[in-house]
Amino acid sequence: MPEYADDELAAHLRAAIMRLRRRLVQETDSELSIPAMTVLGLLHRRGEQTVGQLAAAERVQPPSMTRTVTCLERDGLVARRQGESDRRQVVVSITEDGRTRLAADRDRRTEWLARRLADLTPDERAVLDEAAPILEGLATA
Amino acid sequence: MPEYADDELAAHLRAAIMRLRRRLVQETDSELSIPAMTVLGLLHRRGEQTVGQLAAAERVQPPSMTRTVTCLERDGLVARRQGESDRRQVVVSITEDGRTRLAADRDRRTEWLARRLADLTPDERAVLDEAAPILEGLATA
DNA sequence: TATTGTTATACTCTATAACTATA
DNA sequence: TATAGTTATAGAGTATAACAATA
Repeated sequence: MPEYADDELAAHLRAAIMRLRRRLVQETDSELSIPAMTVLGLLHRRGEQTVGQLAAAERVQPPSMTRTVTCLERDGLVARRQGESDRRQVVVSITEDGRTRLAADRDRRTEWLARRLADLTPDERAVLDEAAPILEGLATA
Repeated sequence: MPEYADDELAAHLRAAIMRLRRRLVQETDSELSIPAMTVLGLLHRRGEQTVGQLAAAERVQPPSMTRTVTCLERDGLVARRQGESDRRQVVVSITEDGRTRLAADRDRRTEWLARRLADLTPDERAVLDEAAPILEGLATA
């Protein structure tokens, strides 16, 4: 039987997301901000992307992405170059330093959550394993 | 078979939480801020609480909760009063206006998510129904 | 003219530090 | 002294508006 009435699932899920997000931010010990880390991850998985593509993928406005990319470039973790076919575009790529930092940081950043997950029962972990791609789908629908 | 390797579940879950939270903030059309709405919900469910209890429940520092409560009081949605046994404490309670606003806002605020949930298959909804309390547990563990 | 990205500016939520008042 | 809450201040992440360069 379902845990919540239909109307309540959305409310409870929303509350859980908000609290868990704050917890993830608080418990994280990393030199990389969350947006920076996320962009590095995107570039690692998808290869080089324009600022516009990155902004769309993360659903932020272009100025927010410009800011994140500027920080990453200053730290030598990504490189900017002018688009070839369309010279208005700015193509962003991850550097070797970026990949190194990504790997190191990914571990630290997910450590708290990974420990919490390890405390769950196998059944609970299985539920979250199924839930993760569904949540991801909700975010990008 | 699991969707993700052990190490990857935490990383994917974290990314999904971050994106979904931003989406929830963006798609929300409401007069109440998210912290304000959450505090009203707490007072509704638990009855009156001290500022310290509210801060602990939401895992924010006392000054952050003071700020939220001050906004809510200015709008007449909660009332403050001095604690009886310990006069350093401030007891916060929800007003009738607060309950009315909470009900109206809860619908608006969860509307986007509720619509998204309605688009899922029954199986997917069932997974999230099981996942919600587990996520809540992670946030407060 | 329309679009890509940047700069300038402001807002929201959060935190830490210092303070007030009670205990 | 120690604790509950507030005030003052700062920082991170986001947005909108105005601008530059290119299509």
